[in-house]
Amino acid sequence: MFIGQYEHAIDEKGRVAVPAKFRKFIKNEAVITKGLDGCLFLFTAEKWQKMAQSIGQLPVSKSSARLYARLILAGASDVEFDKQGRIILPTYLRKYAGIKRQVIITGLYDRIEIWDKKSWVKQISQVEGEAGEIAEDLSELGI
Amino acid sequence: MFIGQYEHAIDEKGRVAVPAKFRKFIKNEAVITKGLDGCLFLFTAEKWQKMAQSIGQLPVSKSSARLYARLILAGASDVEFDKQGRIILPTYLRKYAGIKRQVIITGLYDRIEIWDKKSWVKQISQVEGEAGEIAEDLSELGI
DNA sequence: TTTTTATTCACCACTTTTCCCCACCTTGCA
DNA sequence: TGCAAGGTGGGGAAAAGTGGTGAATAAAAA
Repeated sequence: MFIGQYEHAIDEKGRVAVPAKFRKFIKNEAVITKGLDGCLFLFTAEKWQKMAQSIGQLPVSKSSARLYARLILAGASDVEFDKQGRIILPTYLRKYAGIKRQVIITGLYDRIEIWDKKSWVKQISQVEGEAGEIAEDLSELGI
Repeated sequence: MFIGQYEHAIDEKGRVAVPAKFRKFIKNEAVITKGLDGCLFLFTAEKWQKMAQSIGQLPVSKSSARLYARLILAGASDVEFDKQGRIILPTYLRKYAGIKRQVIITGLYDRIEIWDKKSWVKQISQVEGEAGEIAEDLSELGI
């Protein structure tokens, strides 16, 4: 599915090109929403369907479930692609992710994450330092 | 499977030839990603499939799972071979591994490692010096 | 209700990058 | 010494990404 990372520019109208390799797996319908760690999540329509359902079924009594639902569900917006394969990022989402001009678009198997370049660099440089420990952790999972 | 060591050159377009002996085991699809100790890992599509799936299925709600996914999945790129048996190394991976011009390509049974020549030399000379201690360490693993 | 202004959307055009193909060079082997 | 296979380099066509213009729609003001 979605793997790899791409750097694209966003224009004044809030348009970003989704990498062609990702577009192949999306049939013209997708949903974008607030993500975790300061990025945006982009899902295919099918995946979104499942997610929304399972989030909706979380117990209302649990406060963390309510918060999570508000973040993901209330922050969502469905997007369409123009002829050039671009989507428009709503202003409130750009603000949420602190997106200025250069964005990093990454594939994480069944979701796409959209980052402001600075946040991404910060995030990934932190992780790369711990790569060894992460690998050892992973070996416990039988990978 | 993959064994042996080869030295190849990378051109301005980021292309490297994969040794013919390795290519025999890969049916035109492979995945390259960030490795450990500053090298890159190249896996066959089948091997990768298993790894990616188990990472992709980790819960999104767990922060360490998100970090793993970003390192491994977003750091990956699927590669195809051109008629000459070359693959293109994405810029971000070249940067990660500090790859300049001469690269060392080594086979490690079920994965291939790609090193910048300097890093390789450094790595190997270190290993040779500490071979005894490393062997001691390994004995704990029952080897 | 009409006019003006602003915003959105579809389309077009340019630039850059990627991909594909061909040709050459080197090495190893017959 | 000739041939074949593997590796390296480059040029041209196609695709991907970026920026902009104008029409259509909606909103605001007169």
